[in-house]
Amino acid sequence: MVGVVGSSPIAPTNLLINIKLPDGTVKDFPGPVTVAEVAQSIGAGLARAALAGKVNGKLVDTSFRIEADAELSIVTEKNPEGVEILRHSAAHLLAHAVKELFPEAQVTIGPVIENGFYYDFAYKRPFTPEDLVAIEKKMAEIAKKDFAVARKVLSRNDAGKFFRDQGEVYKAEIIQSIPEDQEISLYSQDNFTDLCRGPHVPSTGKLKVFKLMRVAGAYWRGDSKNEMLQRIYGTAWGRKEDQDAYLTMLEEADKRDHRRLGTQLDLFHMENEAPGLVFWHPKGWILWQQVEQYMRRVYRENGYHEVRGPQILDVSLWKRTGHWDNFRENMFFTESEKRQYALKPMNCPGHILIYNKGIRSYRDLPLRYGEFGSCHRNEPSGALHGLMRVRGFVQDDGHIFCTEDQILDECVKFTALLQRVYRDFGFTDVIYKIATRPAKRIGSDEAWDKAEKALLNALEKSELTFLLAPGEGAFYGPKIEYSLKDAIGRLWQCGTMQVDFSMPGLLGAEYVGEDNARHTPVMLHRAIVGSMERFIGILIENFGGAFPLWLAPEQAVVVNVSEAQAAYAESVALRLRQAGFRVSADLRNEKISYKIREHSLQKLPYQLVVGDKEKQAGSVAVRTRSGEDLGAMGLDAFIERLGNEARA
RNA sequence: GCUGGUGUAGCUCAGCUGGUAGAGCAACUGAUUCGUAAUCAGUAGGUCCCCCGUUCGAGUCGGGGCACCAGCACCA
Repeated sequence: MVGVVGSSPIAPTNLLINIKLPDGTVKDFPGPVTVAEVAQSIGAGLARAALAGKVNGKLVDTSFRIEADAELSIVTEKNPEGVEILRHSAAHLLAHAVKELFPEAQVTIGPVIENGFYYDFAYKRPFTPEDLVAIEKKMAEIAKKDFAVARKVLSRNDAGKFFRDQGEVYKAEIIQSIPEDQEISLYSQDNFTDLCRGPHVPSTGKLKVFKLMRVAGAYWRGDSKNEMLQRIYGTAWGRKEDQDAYLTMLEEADKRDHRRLGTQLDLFHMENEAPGLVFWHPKGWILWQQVEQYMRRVYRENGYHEVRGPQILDVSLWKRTGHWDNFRENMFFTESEKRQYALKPMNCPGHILIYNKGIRSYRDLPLRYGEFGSCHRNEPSGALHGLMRVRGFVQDDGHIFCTEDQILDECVKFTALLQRVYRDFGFTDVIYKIATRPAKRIGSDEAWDKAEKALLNALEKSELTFLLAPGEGAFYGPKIEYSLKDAIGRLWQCGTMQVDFSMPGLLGAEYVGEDNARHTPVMLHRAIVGSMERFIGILIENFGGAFPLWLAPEQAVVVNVSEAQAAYAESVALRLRQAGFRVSADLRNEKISYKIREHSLQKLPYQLVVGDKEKQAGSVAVRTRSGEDLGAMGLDAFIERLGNEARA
C-alpha cells in the first residue's frame, strides 16, 4: 500500500504533485509529500491538529507519503473519523499501559466501539477496579510523554515470529487468520508494538481526553467454548466538553432506566424468589392494559381472530414440534399423575391445534389468529434484564396460515401495520434486519428463495433501509427482526415476522386447495410489540416515565389548596372519572407546593388546583406536567381538552 | 451459563482495623389550613439476602448458595 494511491497513473517525468484539498484549492509539491507536510504547508495550527489524512477517500497516517496527484483532507478531532482514530489509538494506549504495569498480560484485540473502545487481555487474574485507576493513570503518563507512533509493514512470517518471541500467542493466532493477500502492519510507540491495520494518531500526546469505564469478562473470539479474557472498556473524545456531555448523557439515561422508574413510579417489581418474573402493581397494570387494549383493537381491525391456548401441554406434543430436541434447555416442566407437561415457551403449536379443528379450504386463507399468549422460557440467569429479558412474558403473538403466494402481501401489510403501531407509541427509530437461510435448514431452496424475496420485497416496498444477517434465520424459515432502542442505545428486538414451512406439516395442518387436494399451509409467525414486558420497558425508557395522556396510569390529579375545597375537589375528580378519565383527588393536609412537587415527580400529565376562586367559579386551575400554567378552565372545557389529547 | 461487582428500614444510602445498626425521604401521630416543585415537632420501623463456619462476640472475617448490576455467551 505504500506507493501509488490514486486513480491516475503518474507520469514518471512529471515529479510535480498536485494535492487537491476539500475546499477545491490545489497545492503543488515538487515531489512526494507526507500528509503531515501538506498540513504544515497549510498552517501550523492544522499541522498540530492533524490526526490522520484521507487520501482519495482512504484513511492514512499523517506520516503517509503521497506519491501521486491526490485528493486529500486532513482529519482532525472535528471529523467523526478523527474521533474514531483517537479511540483506536486510545485502545493502543490502554494496551501499552497494561503491558507496562502487568508485563505478563497478553494483548489480543482492541477495537473502536460506539462512544469508545475496549481491549481484551489474557492475564492470570482478573483486573480489579483499583487496577483500572492505576492503568488510567499510566495511560495519562504515556500520553504526556508524547511518544511518536510509527507504522511498519512486516511479512507475515516476521510478524508472527515477532509476537511469538514475545509470548503473545493471541496476536500470533490473529496473524494466522489474516488473509494471505492482506498486508500486515505494526504500530509502535516507545517500547510497545501492536498489530494493527491503523491508521493511528501521530503521537501519544494527541490523546488527552479518555476515561476507563469498566472491566468485564469476554470470551476469546466471542466463543463461550474458549477461555475468558479480561475486557477493559473506555471512552475517548477530542474535547473534554464532549466527554463530559457523554458522561452526563449516561447519567441522564440512568434516570430513565425502566427498573429505576418502575420503582419510583410504583409500576412493577420483581422478587428474589421469582427471578425473571414480574409483579405488576396497579399503575403498571393500567399501562399494560392500555397497550393490550390498543393491540386488541389492532387485531380486530386487521383481520385477526383473537384466541387463547392453554398454558401447559403434554410433552409428547413438544416432541412432535421439535421443541423437545431443540429447545428443551429453555423450557419449564411439570408433572402430574405420571404425565409430563411443559409450560409453553411459544404459542404457535396451540394455534395450529385450533386451526386443525375443522377442515380448511383455500378460500379460508389467509387465516389469522392472534393471542396475548403467556409464555415461559428458562433463560440463562445472566441474560435476565429487568423487563427486557424475562422468563415469563406475554407475546402479542399472531399466526397467519396462508399459501406461498400470499406471503409477500401479508409481509407488506404487516410491516405497514407495525410501523403504524410503533408511531402511535411514539417510536420513530426502528432498526430492521432480515435474517436469511442458515446452513442447517429444512425446506426446498425454491421455497427459501420465495420467502426471503418476500421479506426483502416487503421492506423495499416500505422504502426502508435494513440490515442483512446472512445465515441467521431460523431452521424453518427466514425472518425480519424489528428492533427498538433503550435509554442507553441498547437494541432490543420487539417485532418479528417469520416464515415457517415446517411446523404446520409437523402437526398435520392442511387445507383443501382449488385442485381439491390436501396441501400444507405456510405459517407466518408475527409479533408487533413482541413481548408486552419488553415493550413496556422500552416505553418507560422512551418517555422517561412521562407517558402521553392515553398511556398515563394517572391522567390528572385534583389538588385542593385547603380543606375548604375538599368536597369540591372530590366532585371534580368524580366528574372527570365519569367522563372516562383516570383522575384522583389529593386531599391531604399538605401545602400545595408540596403536593405539586410530588405529582410532578410522579409525572402526571395534569394537576388541577382548586382553591376558593375555582370553587366559586366551578372551574379548575390547570397545570401541565411541564409546569405550564394554563389558567382557570371550566370543567367541560377541560374534559374536551383531555378528550382531544387522548385521541391524538 | 461465564468474569467481575453489589446485596443494610418502603425508597436512596452511611456503617473505619469484628463489640451487638444509623441518616434523609416515605409511613404514623399531633400542630399548621397554607395558591403552583419539600411546613414544623414527635413516634414507630431492621432474621444487616440465605445457610454453614471461625470467634467470648460477626452487618463486618472464611466457605457455600441465591438474587441483582455491567459485560460476554445465549435469545429457537
